[in-house]
Amino acid sequence: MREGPDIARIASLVGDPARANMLTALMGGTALTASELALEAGVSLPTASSHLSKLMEGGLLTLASQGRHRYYGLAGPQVAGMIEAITGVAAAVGPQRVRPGPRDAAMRVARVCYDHLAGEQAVAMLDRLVARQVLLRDDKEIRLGPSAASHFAAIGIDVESKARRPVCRACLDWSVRRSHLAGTLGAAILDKILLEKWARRDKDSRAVIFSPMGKQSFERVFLA
Amino acid sequence: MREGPDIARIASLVGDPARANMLTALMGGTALTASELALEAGVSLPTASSHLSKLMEGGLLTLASQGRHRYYGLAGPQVAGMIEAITGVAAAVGPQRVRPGPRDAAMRVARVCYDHLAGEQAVAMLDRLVARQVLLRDDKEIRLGPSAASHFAAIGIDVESKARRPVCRACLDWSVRRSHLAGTLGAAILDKILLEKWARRDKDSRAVIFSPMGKQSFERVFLA
DNA sequence: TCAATGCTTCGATGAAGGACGAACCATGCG
DNA sequence: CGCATGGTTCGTCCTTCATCGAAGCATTGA
Repeated sequence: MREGPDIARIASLVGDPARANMLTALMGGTALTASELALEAGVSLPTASSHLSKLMEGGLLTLASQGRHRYYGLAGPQVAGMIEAITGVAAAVGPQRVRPGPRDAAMRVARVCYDHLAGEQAVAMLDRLVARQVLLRDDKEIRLGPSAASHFAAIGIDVESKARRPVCRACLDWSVRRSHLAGTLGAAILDKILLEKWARRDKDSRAVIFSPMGKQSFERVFLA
Repeated sequence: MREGPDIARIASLVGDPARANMLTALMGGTALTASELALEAGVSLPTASSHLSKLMEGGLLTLASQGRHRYYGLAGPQVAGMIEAITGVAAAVGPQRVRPGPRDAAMRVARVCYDHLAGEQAVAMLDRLVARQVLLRDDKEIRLGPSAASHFAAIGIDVESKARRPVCRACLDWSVRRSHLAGTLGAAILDKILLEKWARRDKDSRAVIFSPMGKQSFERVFLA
């Protein structure tokens, strides 16, 4: 008999299909209302409400009340990382999907993971940044290299973080099975990509779709 | 309604307390038998067997059959990473540990782990045996040192093992979070402790309670 | 070949919890 | 106000699944 952090409690929260769908939907990074989440999960409103209160009690969600709307969002990057890790295992062992539809292909290329970019593009970007020693990766940790500040300043990103949250963090990519960049820097890069309109978010999935021009710009800046 | 990797299926596997305990026990990296895992999880053998087959079907475990023993281990680093991630969230979200009662205190000091001693005393013992080079520990493995045979013979323990089971094995201690000694040698030492009446087993827990005299003898022999 | 050990399967039981309809609060709007 | 809309709570039904004893299978040792 073991004691310690109650991992079964947390895992069982994710272990219900309705709740898992809700959490997956929230991986897009935007907070959603109870009705939207009920729709995503495919359950009635009372059922969704019950699930949401359980997720709240478990500390996996945050709640922002605005008027008569209640916006639920993931409690933080740590929770997002956990979902990503579980997704990775599920994808690896899962009953191989019938056939990857077009949306899935787009998801593999690039998608939003909470507040940063994930997918092949994101993994390639991190690889390149490490190869150029802008970032340094040892074991599981990622740190800024000596040239990082100037490098990112040149493209309009400030790597100084006032927040308590780490600037760099590795996040395991479920499609590529290798790490991509999370943390405030990862978030800032995604911001820039969307701000510059190099890519847009798909309306009803986590996919991030690059325009032909935007892809070139992204590759020039991050994959050169 | 979302589609994609079935994350609920994987999470619900971890979401049962018995299975979560088993997976946590396997995080030490060493494969364990069904009986050992049943003890760790605090369930009967049939129940454990049922859980194990579910974990196998879910792809979270690997199985190595050796004679009539079946060693279960984590399926890979990706699974271990997922457990880590869940543990991290659980620790961050639920710092409310149960208050340790008197029985728990005794359990922390010394308890039975399958067939050998665990707890602070056991961890201290292994540390001392390694410091004196009676045993050699490299990485995760423990081997007999050159003086081991004579050392243990002097206190009436034969380290020659006819069984296929390893003489020494590391077992991660949940209270101290460091390894203690398992294997046939660990079992033989526990046998001696109980045989010499240095300690007795608590009637309805795994705790092992040393008598004042017994504690002195134990420390003289193993912690000197 | 027989007995012991390790583990799995079967069958029955019981408890946990997910589902939804109806009723109930809260906010916003005319 | 009164009404519509977004959410939650309550009560009840019902499925799921964890649990264990007993029996069965497989391997090893004598």
